[in-house]
Amino acid sequence: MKDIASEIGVSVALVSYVLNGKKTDKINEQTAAKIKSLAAKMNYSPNQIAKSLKTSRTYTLGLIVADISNLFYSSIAKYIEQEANHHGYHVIYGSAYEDPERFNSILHLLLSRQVDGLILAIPEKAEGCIPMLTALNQPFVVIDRKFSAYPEAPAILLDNMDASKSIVAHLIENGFKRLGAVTINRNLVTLQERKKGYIEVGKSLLKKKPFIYEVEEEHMETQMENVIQKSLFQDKVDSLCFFTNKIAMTGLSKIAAMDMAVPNKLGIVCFDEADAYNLFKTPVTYFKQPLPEMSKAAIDHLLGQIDKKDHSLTGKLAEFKGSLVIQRSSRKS
Amino acid sequence: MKDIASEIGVSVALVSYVLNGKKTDKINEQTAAKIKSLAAKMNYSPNQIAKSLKTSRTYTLGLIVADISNLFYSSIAKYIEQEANHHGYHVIYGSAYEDPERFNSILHLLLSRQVDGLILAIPEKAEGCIPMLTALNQPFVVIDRKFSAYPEAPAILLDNMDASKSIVAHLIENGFKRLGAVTINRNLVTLQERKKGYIEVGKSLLKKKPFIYEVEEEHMETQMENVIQKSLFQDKVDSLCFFTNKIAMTGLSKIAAMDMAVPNKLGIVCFDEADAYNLFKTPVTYFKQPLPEMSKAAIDHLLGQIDKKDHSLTGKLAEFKGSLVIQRSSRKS
DNA sequence: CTGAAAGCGCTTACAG
DNA sequence: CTGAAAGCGCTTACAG
Repeated sequence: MKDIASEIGVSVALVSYVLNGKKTDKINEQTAAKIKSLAAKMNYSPNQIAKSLKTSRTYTLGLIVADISNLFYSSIAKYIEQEANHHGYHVIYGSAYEDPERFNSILHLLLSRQVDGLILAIPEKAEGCIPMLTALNQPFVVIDRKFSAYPEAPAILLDNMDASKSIVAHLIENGFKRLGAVTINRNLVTLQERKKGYIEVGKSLLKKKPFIYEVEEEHMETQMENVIQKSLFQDKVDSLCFFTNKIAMTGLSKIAAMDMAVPNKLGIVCFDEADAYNLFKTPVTYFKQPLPEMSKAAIDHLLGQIDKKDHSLTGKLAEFKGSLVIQRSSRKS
Repeated sequence: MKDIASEIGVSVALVSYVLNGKKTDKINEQTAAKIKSLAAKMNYSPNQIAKSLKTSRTYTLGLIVADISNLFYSSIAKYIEQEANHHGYHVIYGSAYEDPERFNSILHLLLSRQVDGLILAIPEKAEGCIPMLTALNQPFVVIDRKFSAYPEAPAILLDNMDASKSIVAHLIENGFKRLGAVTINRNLVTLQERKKGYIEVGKSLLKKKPFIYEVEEEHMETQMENVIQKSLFQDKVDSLCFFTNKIAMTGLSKIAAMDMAVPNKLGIVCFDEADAYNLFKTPVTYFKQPLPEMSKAAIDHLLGQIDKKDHSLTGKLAEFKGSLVIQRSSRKS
């Protein structure tokens, strides 16, 4: 900028005005044109660091997911990025792998990079960041999680109870009577509600509590093997629901390996969309979260906070209804 | 920082020294202790924006992939992020979707954010960035691509010829005689070499040119249908290789839907690892790229450039050997 | 052992 | 219509 100014013989300030389109009505057109063309010729691009220091706006959003190589989060990341770009923002990602320490370290990094807003999938035991961010007056929105200790925190997530209910209803309609579901060893409210919904509707419609199996994320491969054996041959379930995409991938690969008749011997439903579900011998029914709408809502909410510094917006907890995509794995015929 | 300084009654400079651990030998220990504890109490975290402006180091790397929701790239992103973190760097991502304009826009964004280094999967027609970055003296490394016009650009990629060759050799060993492969309509050198290797070895070992099919990325679903029909019933191939993960997902879902005997009627091999391959009725053989090693090499190379401003490092084109993970889809018995 | 001062590359209220 | 000047929050060579 200094180079441009001295080359043309004007002040740095004037260059700044021209390049930012300010006060255009009061600037000599020819001077402006000269400045613009020189800037283009020099391939000038403003130093955002300096700009941000002055304006304290970085037009960058921070996103912390559980695991970027997990399809659910990489899809969300994609939609969030698109939506953010659309509003002139960019996104920095990080993966916390459900580890509170790792989460906090990324959070501090993003904060020190002065992101304008934060989108967070907060792991268990890291929810302390909620009052902290509120105290700092830092715009943020939680995705895919909620914490009963902080009902006022803005959160965007699936109506998980509703999701489970519609899955169970669908299975029962299709003649399944002994329901099983597989979840993981995390106390996330999201998972608890999927479980609660499953049990509730199962009980009320079948007079029988569904079997719920829990595997540890760290030993999913081996434990899944046992769960499937137990559910099929001991509990004699006639259907299995996998509560996350990752659980589903592990479970389905085991079932694929044992040549089980799906859906006749075993009905299957999964959470979240994945191309992989169509590689399974019978295409798999899944519950689809409306990721584009959820991403849009997250960004809108965040930009609302940023622009208006309007904290009346916080406290809005948005639960989205998803939809069941019915394929052959859960349709007896 | 100002607050800390005035609270304790020292200069801002001193606070800076203490907090950055500079000149520790010459600073009064008690003063230092006071500063540190107050900083901790105030939850002070330095403004990286200001720091970067002064030091012109952001400790941030920029990564542009083709599509972050594509498993291959999200895995690479994960490893790159891990490796970068390990060296005290962080990573900003962007997806260009093979669109040169989108690529350039993200590139400029990252540049204006003053990233210290760049890791780029450059789309076709965007390779002009190579001389531009070189002229700017901007550290960068290309991944998963190379451009014959710029042989001197540092690039990390698979030895694609070698990969194809070992796939073909494996298929022939297992009794397959009429080979087919599916690729997409991109002129990427990477894909061309996979093709070249396939044809070359096919010809030399079988005295017969393999069938190569091309689908357009935008119409993959419908065209794949035709390709598979044609290959099976007209060209009568006895094996099919899918040249990328995305092509594989589409192709496998079609094959899954038509109840084809794999591997007896049709052998299958894919490029790149995916959990999904284990959902297929017979687990799918795939060629695995050594992503952790490649990511490490990319970061090491980049940090080398950044630290030493050592341009003798450029011009190193590293081709990595992958390995074939043999499963039942390509093993007749 | 500590501080005053310049400067990183911008923006913007103010004065002319 | 244009410029001089202050300042964003840091760092660091220099002087004391």
